Amino acid sequence: MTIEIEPETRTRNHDAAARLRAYLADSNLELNSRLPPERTLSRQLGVSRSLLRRALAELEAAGQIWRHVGRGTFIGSRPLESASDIDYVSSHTTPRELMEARLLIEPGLTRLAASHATNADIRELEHCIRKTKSATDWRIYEIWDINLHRTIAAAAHNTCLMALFDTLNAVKRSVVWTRPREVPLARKLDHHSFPEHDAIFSAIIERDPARAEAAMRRHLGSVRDRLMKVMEPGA
Amino acid sequence: MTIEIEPETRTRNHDAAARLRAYLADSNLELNSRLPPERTLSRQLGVSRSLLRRALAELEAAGQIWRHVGRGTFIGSRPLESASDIDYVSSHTTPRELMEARLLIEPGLTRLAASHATNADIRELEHCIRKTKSATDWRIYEIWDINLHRTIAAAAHNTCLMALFDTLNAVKRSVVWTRPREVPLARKLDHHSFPEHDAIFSAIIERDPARAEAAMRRHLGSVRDRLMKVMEPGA
DNA sequence: ATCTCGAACCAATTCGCGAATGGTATCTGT
DNA sequence: ACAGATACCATTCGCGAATTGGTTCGAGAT
Repeated sequence: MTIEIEPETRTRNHDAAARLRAYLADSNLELNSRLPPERTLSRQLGVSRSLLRRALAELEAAGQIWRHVGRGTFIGSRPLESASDIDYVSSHTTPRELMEARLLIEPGLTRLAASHATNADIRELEHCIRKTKSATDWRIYEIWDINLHRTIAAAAHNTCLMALFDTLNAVKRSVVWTRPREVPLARKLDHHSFPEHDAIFSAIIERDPARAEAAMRRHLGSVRDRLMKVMEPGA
Repeated sequence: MTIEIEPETRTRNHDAAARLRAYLADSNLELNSRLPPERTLSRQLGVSRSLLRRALAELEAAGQIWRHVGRGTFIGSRPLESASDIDYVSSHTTPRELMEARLLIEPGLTRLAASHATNADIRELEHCIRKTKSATDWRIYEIWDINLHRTIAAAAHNTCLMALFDTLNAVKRSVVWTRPREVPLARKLDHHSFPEHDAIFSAIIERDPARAEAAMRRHLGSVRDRLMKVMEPGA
């Protein structure tokens, strides 16, 4: 009875949430845009800050908005900050997963490289390949092998993909290479890779994207197979 | 002849470089430490700023120091900054490049999802798809569309790839969507995507990696085409 | 008793402005 | 022609004030 004739107090919190939703619907705000500060908004909507905050909390729980002290309240879901935390990712990534990721990224990257590589890129590639072949130390070889793969990625001329590749490389550097038993630390030079690198290189200079992609996929496949043979001799 | 009797003017620049090197040798500065501002240093060494700058330029070319406007001059080699700094990458990535990256990553991710998805993953996917279809506001639609793509990525069950996908998403959120003219801010719902999403979903639940990959590639291709039509109406 | 409102306060963040800094142009004198 | 001095520019840094979400407390209403 009395509940009907007192809309002010009855469902104030529902009312606040409703008004807030109405406001959000009216002002068609883009994703990630900031909405007015709580004090302002509470005045605009004629709702006390307490109730407004309760309504905002609901929306936040529903994942529609996110809030940060000193910054404001924003539309959408909270930007992830631990995603590109290399340490976390590395500690949760197995060599098996890493190779899976490389096999997903690098062949496509090589395809783009074959399309977009400049003459300067190609000179750089040739230099890296020459260095891998003249390396006498395994460590030197690895440095130039990494350089080669990175140069291929750079030749794709896509800033965004380059960033992804660098992230991948960072993970690769710090992944724990758990090995079942003692794997020789002084590994021997990887002669298998020479013809594979050559195949990739020639496909790039001949501007043959499909062949470049296939060559890289074959190369990474054999790298993975050799790696798996060392890591999991049984499997 | 005269050149011999005027040491002040003859090799002033050599002298400046020499004094600078002597200064650096004396004050044993750590790597990455900042040395005094040019104006101060020129007074300390009794060398004009012009010549000091020439000497500094030599050292910079030799990779001994690096300089940055407003920051100072530092010992060592310039720290690389293009590595996975979201802000930097976003400001150097065009929507065109972003779609190229998505087309490279997501189809392969979808292939893996079809192989590795659990029943829980599939329930989550179904939920996302239902939400996109029931969305009345494009903002809500966009949120669930992003959720859908992210759930597909998660279903691949590869921590490393998930990190890459999240990085890609972070770039996507903050890329500048420069549009040639007024693009409708209140975008309309993207009905084209419904059958495409369905095709991806059904390929995943039927554990058909190849078809899942193809469906995602087709989906992203059409998204890119629609985007390009808006961004570059001429091209 | 319970809830709401307003006010005050807290800690994190942003903003604004002046100073500092490397880079560049210009004029002067030799 | 070239060094020196000066002024100016664009970027960055430092610091204090203002802003903003989060929290507490007490008065007042129901």
